[in-house]
Amino acid sequence: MPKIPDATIKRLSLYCKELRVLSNEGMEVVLSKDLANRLDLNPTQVRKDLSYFGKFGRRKRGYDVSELLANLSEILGITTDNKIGIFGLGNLGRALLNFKGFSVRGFYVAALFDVDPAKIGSTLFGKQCYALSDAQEIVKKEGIKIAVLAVPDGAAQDVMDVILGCGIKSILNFTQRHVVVPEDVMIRSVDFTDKLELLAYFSRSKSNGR
Amino acid sequence: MPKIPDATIKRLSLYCKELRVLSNEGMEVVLSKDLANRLDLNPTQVRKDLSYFGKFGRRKRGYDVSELLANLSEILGITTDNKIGIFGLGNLGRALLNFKGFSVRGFYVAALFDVDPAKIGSTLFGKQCYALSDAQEIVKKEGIKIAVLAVPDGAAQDVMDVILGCGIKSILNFTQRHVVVPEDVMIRSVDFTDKLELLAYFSRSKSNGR
DNA sequence: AATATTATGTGATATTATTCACTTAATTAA
DNA sequence: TTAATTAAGTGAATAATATCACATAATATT
Ligand SMILES: NC(=O)c1ccc[n+]([C@@H]2O[C@H](COP(=O)([O-])OP(=O)(O)OC[C@H]3O[C@@H](n4cnc5c(N)ncnc54)[C@H](O)[C@@H]3O)[C@@H](O)[C@H]2O)c1
Ligand SMILES: NC(=O)c1ccc[n+]([C@@H]2O[C@H](COP(=O)([O-])OP(=O)(O)OC[C@H]3O[C@@H](n4cnc5c(N)ncnc54)[C@H](O)[C@@H]3O)[C@@H](O)[C@H]2O)c1
Repeated sequence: MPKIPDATIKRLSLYCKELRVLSNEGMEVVLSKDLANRLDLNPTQVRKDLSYFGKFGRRKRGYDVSELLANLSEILGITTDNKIGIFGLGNLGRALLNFKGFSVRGFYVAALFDVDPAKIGSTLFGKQCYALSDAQEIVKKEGIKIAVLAVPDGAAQDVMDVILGCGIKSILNFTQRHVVVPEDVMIRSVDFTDKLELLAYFSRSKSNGR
Repeated sequence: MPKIPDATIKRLSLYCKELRVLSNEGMEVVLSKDLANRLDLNPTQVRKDLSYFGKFGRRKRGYDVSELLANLSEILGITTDNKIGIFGLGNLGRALLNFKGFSVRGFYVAALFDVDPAKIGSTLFGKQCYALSDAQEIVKKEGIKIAVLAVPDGAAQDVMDVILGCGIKSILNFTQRHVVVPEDVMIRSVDFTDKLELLAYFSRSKSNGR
């Protein structure tokens, strides 16, 4: 099997997202050209990306939207519910809790964790909030595989260590800190400020990108 | 001047972020090797990236943290206050409003825009909220250069058009929709679900990445 | 003061990603 | 039924990015 480029994997979820929109719009078939246009990509890129995983299209016709979406979802592992735990229920954590986009894509918030006594033991938007000390037990019980880190920057590494102690190997980090994790753990950081800086840079240099 | 790689620009804000942490930790000097380690990059990469903009280091000594931070901030255009307007003050918009990370990096939320009559005219966390129809006037008056789009997905393109009508050319998009913009406008989309899907993919394929 | 050491800066090289140019299969029209 | 057309699929070429290997300069050591 030829090694699949990282860049390709990153685009798969982009394709999924657009296919969901197309599906909502009632489109049954899409051409690589159209999909590419909607995402500002090259049509060849779309076809090449897909070709790493199989032949999903029909010549002279295009790709069946729901079929391709199902295939890509399968590839990305978002067919079965992926359970996530949110660590830190401040402004951001609570906004995430309300975010409808998770369930649409097969993610389920299974438990919340915080240090604030006012939150521990209570139910926030229908989800139970636990103390950090209970994390190991709850994570195992609920089968949580992904952690969302939304605690204050200063607590990032400490809470990260608790998460690692639970055996979780996939982390989505919202803090502004770079946290240290072992080799076999995958961490992705979300940082809009980076993007804002980019916007500032480009708006100054009159250059353009995407 | 040799063309600066896009990938390099993207890493500049990463360097800034880590330099701020180092600065807080009281470090005065940092080696390309250490900076690279902390960000899971190759030391040569760090040096090469910086070399596009000048010679900031001292051989046998390393880089002066605050000096390099100042230089990179200058390059990224985050020395002068960049004024941003937030469009959509729901769960996410309000969380962003509370986010301290913006001001740290020279971004200032100058105005808020929504369609909800309950919000229009009121003050949210010290910031004035306006109707969309007032956007053009306020954007001009306040000198807003960057828009944050945090309205429901269905309203994304409509509100985008209002933003474009205000003459704003830099947009940070939080909606799950791909919005269409002219050539000379730069839009960056934030999507954690993409990253979650990646995490799900990698945790399944036992592979690892960053 | 001379020599060894260390870390930056950078041209050359290797790797990775994207696009081109073409082949193939399916469909439509003649 | 045959020819023309269209769009997927893909090896090869090109472009972009990352790494290597080393020259250079600053500091430390003898
Ligand atoms: N608000 C935003 O829009 C936003 C945007 C980007 C990034 N962030 C980042 O997300 C993180 C959280 O931001 P926020 O605005 O939600 O902060 P916040 O202060 O509103 O909330 C932090 C929450 O974490 C809890 N907490 C503190 N220490 C903890 C610990 N050791 N273990 C578990 N929980 C703990 C607190 O009780 C609180 O509920 C920060 O790192 C921030 O930089 C926030
Ligand atoms: N909540 C999250 O953590 C989260 C995370 C990622 C992405 N998002 C995305 O961000 C967007 C907003 O999410 P949310 O949870 O804040 O939604 P929300 O429903 O809580 O808030 C939406 C806000 O936009 C306002 N609004 C509606 N139509 C408008 C219009 N035409 N012009 C201006 N304002 C308008 C509403 O009055 C409301 O204040 C959505 O696209 C969502 O998918 C949210």
